[in-house]
Formats: sequence, structure tokens, C-alpha cells
Amino acid sequence: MIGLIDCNNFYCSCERVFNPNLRNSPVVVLSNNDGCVIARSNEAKALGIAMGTPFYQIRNLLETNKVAVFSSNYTLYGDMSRRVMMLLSDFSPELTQYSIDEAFIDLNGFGNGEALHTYGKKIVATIGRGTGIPVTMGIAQTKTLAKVASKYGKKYKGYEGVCLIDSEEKRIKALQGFDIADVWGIGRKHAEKLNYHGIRTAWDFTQKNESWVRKMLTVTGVRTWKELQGISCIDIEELPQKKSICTSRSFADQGLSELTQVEEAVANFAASCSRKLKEQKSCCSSMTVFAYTSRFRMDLPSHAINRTVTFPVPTNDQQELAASAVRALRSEWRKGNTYLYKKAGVIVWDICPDSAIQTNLFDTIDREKQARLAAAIDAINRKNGYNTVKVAVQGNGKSWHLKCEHITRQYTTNLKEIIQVK
DNA sequence: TCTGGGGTCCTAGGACCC
DNA sequence: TCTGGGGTCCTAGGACCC
Repeated sequence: MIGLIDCNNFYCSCERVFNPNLRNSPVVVLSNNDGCVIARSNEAKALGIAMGTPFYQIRNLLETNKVAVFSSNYTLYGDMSRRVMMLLSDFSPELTQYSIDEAFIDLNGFGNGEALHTYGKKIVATIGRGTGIPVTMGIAQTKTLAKVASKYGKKYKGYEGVCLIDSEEKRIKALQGFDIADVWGIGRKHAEKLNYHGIRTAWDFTQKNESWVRKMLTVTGVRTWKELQGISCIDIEELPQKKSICTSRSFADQGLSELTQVEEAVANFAASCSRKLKEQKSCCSSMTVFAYTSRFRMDLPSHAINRTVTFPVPTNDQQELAASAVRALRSEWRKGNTYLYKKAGVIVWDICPDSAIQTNLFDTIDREKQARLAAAIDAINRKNGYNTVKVAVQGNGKSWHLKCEHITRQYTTNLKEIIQVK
């Protein structure tokens, strides 16, 4: 059996831990730049606030209903997630973290029926007590069925946070009452397609034959189809290395029009990619720099910059990445350019371990010297904070900024911002 | 006026090889 | 007039996830 532990309305719950007076009132958390709603408490969902709604469109609704609004505080959420996962790891030798707020655990050998149910309740209670984050657990034979179970667990209070699908009768009943669009792996497009063919519930879907499913939804659809029947076939490995790493941001208000502004942004995104590469001990061989105008402003001229460069030798060097990103941007920048760029980013690809680098006979950089410099810079930054030492082109942070007018403190990761008791 | 960020996997089609 | 057969590799785009 497999258990799925899913934190309820995770970002909202994190904020509530430090603002307990909000425990029973509506809360939303906004995306970067205070752009869209990306997390909602149950009370906020009940007000009809949809996921992804632009903030400005519902500002009045939020005020009228006294909804607490927070800018996203990823430092806080990341740390709370770490705490949840740490507690959870005590309950099973096999834990696979699937996202910031979800993990699968292997429950084989932990009994069945009532015993398993009791064990689940113990997990939910322990995490709730240890972190203040409410979680729901779904238990079933496959990951996809565990997802189904956890949705039932969230929907009906009677389950007290743990829903178990452990018999053929329960499986059939669960699938018959489950909208196909809510199945893990079935997105909007696939749901439309299946609806068109008369499939409304997960059960309807399981009644089709394999070749039909393959034709409609390719091999990934077949996996979902099998999993719903209790045949486990989705493997989620702890990804040892990411295959691509991206850092991108939207810019506040209308966007940026000056080359120097976008350069500064792109240099910082490249530096962030360098840091992420180093965290997973890897280097990249190519990089894409992109910038584009707002896709919503039909009244303004639109433009997209997208340039990929390759490196002679795989690298994670902050200076090399930042310099290359800026060069790539400049090479695409049109003279007299007056576009308003709303978003930009840097992606690094072709990632390999930093221990297995193929050197280049025609390399012009003294890599040993550069590595010593980078190590010195990293050491200073580790001690004094990220970006204490940086490349000049990264600027002073004044050329562009993110909007985050409702951000809370870093309660758990910064001593200066620790919670105060009156 | 204002509309997020970061990933993975699969397929079709083009370029290229002999 | 008529133009093969069988591969591999790469990329862009579309689908999905949170």
C-alpha cells in the first residue's frame, strides 16, 4: 500500500501558523509580484475565488469579505515543508517527496485495514502537532488511487484526515463518484476530450480498453488508466539531478524598456542559476536567455527575445553565466528598442555532474584560477548572506523590483525576524 | 494599470546518415 | 513522366504536475 500525505492549502496554512487568529477566516496567498491568487483557505474557496485569479480583479471582493491577503514568502514555506518532511520520514523507510507540500510513503509492512487507518491518523496528528500544518492522507494500492483517496479525505470531514481505499468495493465506489477531470494526470485538455466521448467519471475511463486509451492520451494516459485499476506503474524517483534549471520573473507594473534594466535582471537570474547548479553539484553546457512583452496587452507592440548559447566547457561559474547572459541579451536587442518587457528569464540546459567535466583543448579561460575565485566568493556569501559579493552587472537592485506588499517575516529562518511574544 | 514560477514527459516532424 | 528503404538524433510544441 502507498500513502499520500498532502498538506491542506499549504501556503495559507503556513501563514496561519504564525497568525493563529486567522484560523477560521478566509486567507489567500498571492504569486510573485502580487499577481495572482495561488493558494486559498477553504473559506476563501467557498467565496468562489478561483486558483490563478488576478489580484486586481478581486481586490474589492477580498476587502468586502475581510480576506487576509499575503504575498508569497517562499523562504518560510520552504522551511515549513522541510519540517513536515522530517517528521514524516520517521514513519516509513521509503519516502518520496513529490512537491513542496506532498509526499508518498511506502506502507507495506504496516498492517492493513483498521491498523493502517490508525497508523495514518497517528501520522496526521503528529505532523499537525509538530508543525501546526493540517495534512490529509490518502492510502491505496497505487499512487493515482492514493491521490483519489486524499481528495475524498479533504472533501469529507468524517474521514478525519485519513481516507483508505483498501477493497475492490471501495475502489469502484470511489471511482464512480470521481470526476475524470480531477484525476491525477488528466488535465484540462484531456478532460475535454474524454468528456466529448461521454466519459464523466474515473470509473467510465477504466471501462475503456487499452488501445483506445493509448490512441486518445498516449502512453502516459495508459499509465493513469492502469493505476486506477490498481496496477502500480508510475514511478517517482527522487530526481538525482534536474535536467534544466530556470530562473525567471515578471516585472512590476508595465515592465522594463531600458537595456540596462533588463541586463541587470538577466545577470541576476544567471547568478541564481549558478547557485542552483552548485546546490546540486552540477554544471551546464548551454543557456537560454529570454524576455518578452506582456501577452495581455494587445494594444502595445509585442516582441520576444530568445537566444541560446553553448559553453565550450560545462560551467556553473557565476561570472561566466552572468556575462554570457548579458552578451546573449545584447546580441538580440534591437537598436532604438522601445518595447516594454514584462518578463524575462534564464534557463540552463545540458546539465552534467561537476565531477565529470570534459575539458576543451581550445579553452581560453584559466579555469583553475577562476574556480579559486568562485570558491572565495561563495565562502563569503555563505557566511554573510547571498549576494554580499556579486558581479557588477547584477547592479544594486534598484533597476527593477518585485511587488510584495503583503509579505510576512521569515519567522523560522532569520533570527532578526523571529516571532515575538508580548 | 495590474495577469506566477518551475519542472517533466511524449510525439511529430525535420535533418541527417548509409 | 517516373525518384527507395531504413535508421538515428534533435527540437519545438503540447500536455501534464504542483
